[in-house]
Parts: sequence; C-alpha cells; structure tokens
Amino acid sequence: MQRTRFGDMPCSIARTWNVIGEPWSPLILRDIYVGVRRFDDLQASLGISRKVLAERLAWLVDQQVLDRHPYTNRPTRHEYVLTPRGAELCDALLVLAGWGDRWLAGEDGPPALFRHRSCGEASNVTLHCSHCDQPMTAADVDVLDGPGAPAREETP
Amino acid sequence: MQRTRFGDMPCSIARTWNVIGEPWSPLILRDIYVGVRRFDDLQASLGISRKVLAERLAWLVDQQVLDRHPYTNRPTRHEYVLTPRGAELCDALLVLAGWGDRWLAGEDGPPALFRHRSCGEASNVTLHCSHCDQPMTAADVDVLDGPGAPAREETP
DNA sequence: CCCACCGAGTTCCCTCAAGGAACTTAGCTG
DNA sequence: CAGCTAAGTTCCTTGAGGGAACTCGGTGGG
Repeated sequence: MQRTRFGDMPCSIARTWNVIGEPWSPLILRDIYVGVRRFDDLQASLGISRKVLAERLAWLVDQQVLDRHPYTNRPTRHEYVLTPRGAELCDALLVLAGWGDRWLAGEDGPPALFRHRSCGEASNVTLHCSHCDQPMTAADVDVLDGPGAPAREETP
Repeated sequence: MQRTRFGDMPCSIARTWNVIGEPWSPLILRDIYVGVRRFDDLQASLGISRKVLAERLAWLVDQQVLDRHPYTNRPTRHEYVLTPRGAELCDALLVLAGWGDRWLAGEDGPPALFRHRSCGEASNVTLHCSHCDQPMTAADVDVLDGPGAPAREETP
C-alpha cells in the first residue's frame, strides 16, 4: 500500500504493481511457492516484521493471490497456499529471478537454479509469442491501445 | 528504497526487487520504454512527485538500468534511455502486464496490446525453457541450490 | 539590457507506512 | 495449573512518499 493508488490506472503493469508492488510481497510469494506456508515460518525465513507480514498476507488473500486454509483443527491452524492467480504470478517471479541471475549474481553465480521438470535440465525462461511461438522480447514489440484504453482526445 | 535492504539477500528475486521494487520504478521504465524520456514529460505522464521522480531516476541510472544523456546542448538538456540491462527488464514488465491483462482487466479488456513485430499479431508472451524450448511455467520447475547459494548446515 | 520562460531538478514540510518489540488469544501438553 | 505454540495485534519511532514552492542555467523577445 503505497501512497498513490496504482490499481485505478489504465495500465496492466500499474494494476499488477498494485497487487504485488509493495516491499516483501514477491518474497512472500517466493517462499510460499517453495513450500514455506505458515506465518511463523514465513516470518523467520524472511526476517520481516510480524505486523507487515500480517498486512501483506491479508492483502494477498484479499486479492485472490493466496488462499488461507486450515491444515489442522484442534487447535485451528492456517497455512497460505497459492491460488491459480498466484501460481501464474510465480511465472513473473521466474522472469525477475532470471534477470537477477543474469545481471546481479556476481562471481558466485546464481543463488538458485530452476530445473525444468519435463526435460530435467537447469535452465532459464525465455519469452515466446503466444501466436507464432517464436522468441519475443520487449524490443520486438509495438505497444498499441487496447479495448480498455482510456478514450483519447480527437486528433488535434 | 525500502527500509529493509533486499540487495544483499542470496536471492535473485530479492536483488531484482532491490533495483525496481520501489513504487513507481516499473512505471518509469514503462514510460521510457514507450518513448517518454524527459523529466517533465515523465512527471506529467505519471503524476509522480518531482522529488520522487528525481530520486528514482538517479537510482536507476546508478543501477545501470537507465542512461542519462544529453539530447541537446545550448541549453544542455537530458533524456533517459534504457541500457541493455533496462531493456531486458522490460521483458519482465511484459510478463507482469500479461498477468494484469489476464486477471485484472475487467470487462473493457486490456488497456494495451502488444504486437509482435515479426509476426504482426497482437499476442502475449509465454514462457519457454531455454534448454528444450518447450513451455515452462513455475509449476513445472524444481528450485535447487545454485553455486551462489549460502552454505548450509551439515545434515542435522 | 532586462524580463519572462523553459527544462530539470532541489528544498521544505507534513503525513503515513515500515520496522521492531512486546503483548494477546486459543487451544494443546506435561 | 504452568508452560508452550501458532498466529496475530498493539504501540511507538523513524524515515520515505507526496505536494508545493523555489532554484539555476540558458534562451528568446522587445
């Protein structure tokens, strides 16, 4: 929850940022993605303030990125799991991680490897076009107004 | 610059977040990517405080994501352009935008379309494995320690 | 020559969120 | 009953975000 609300902007990047743009949010998702699912475990793993963690989790549940469900009654205890929405966000994390691996890893090399289960190799993600299946990066793209674009001034 | 420094964590997501995780950073990159390159234009386009914009631009230049170079002397004026590092970050923005398009666009549809220049179609990005070229998402991945992982305790 | 103007910041002040530590609550467990 | 544990919640301090006004160097007009 930053000062300016990004969620109302006519821009999918801004809206996405509104959901996961606060500090800690992507790291919380990362931890849940790799299997750290409980409040105290998350707090210990991240070193985050309990207050902020509680706020973030509530927000992410509210945004339908996470689901809070009990893993035991007697006593009732909850854990946080990814929703389909949240799982797709992890794809974006994979790309961010790839960028960090490429540009920020330093001499030691990347701190984590991603093994593609179906081919068994540690690899990185590359971006392809959903239409022609060929590689596609931001440099190969023209940005056009979409149907949800704000109305424009008539040609001046 | 958030309170906790993410840049020192042994995690490429955290390190990447340290570079672009503050509010506004991805929107600044987006604007520069689509051609808004000057201070006042960015300020007007984003509605950001001039103070924060100046801070962010300086930080992004410092992180080698942007380059500040003069587009005219007499009087000296500067514009901000993407470095190769920054251009690759825009790939990640494309993925974030895709997620926003899919989950947050609402009835009006996405506010922007991305046309793949080589095939001419408006499309989205999908993630593929850099090794086997097949589709690859976070759900198909095992996360392993990499060479830059912190040393672990001996097996307890 | 003087004044207004423009781009690109910088300074000042206020508010609100991040961080930390301590406290709470509900239900086991010995 | 005392203590423990998971999962928050409360309180306080500090510092970043936001806005508005100010600065600075150069330019162009009268």
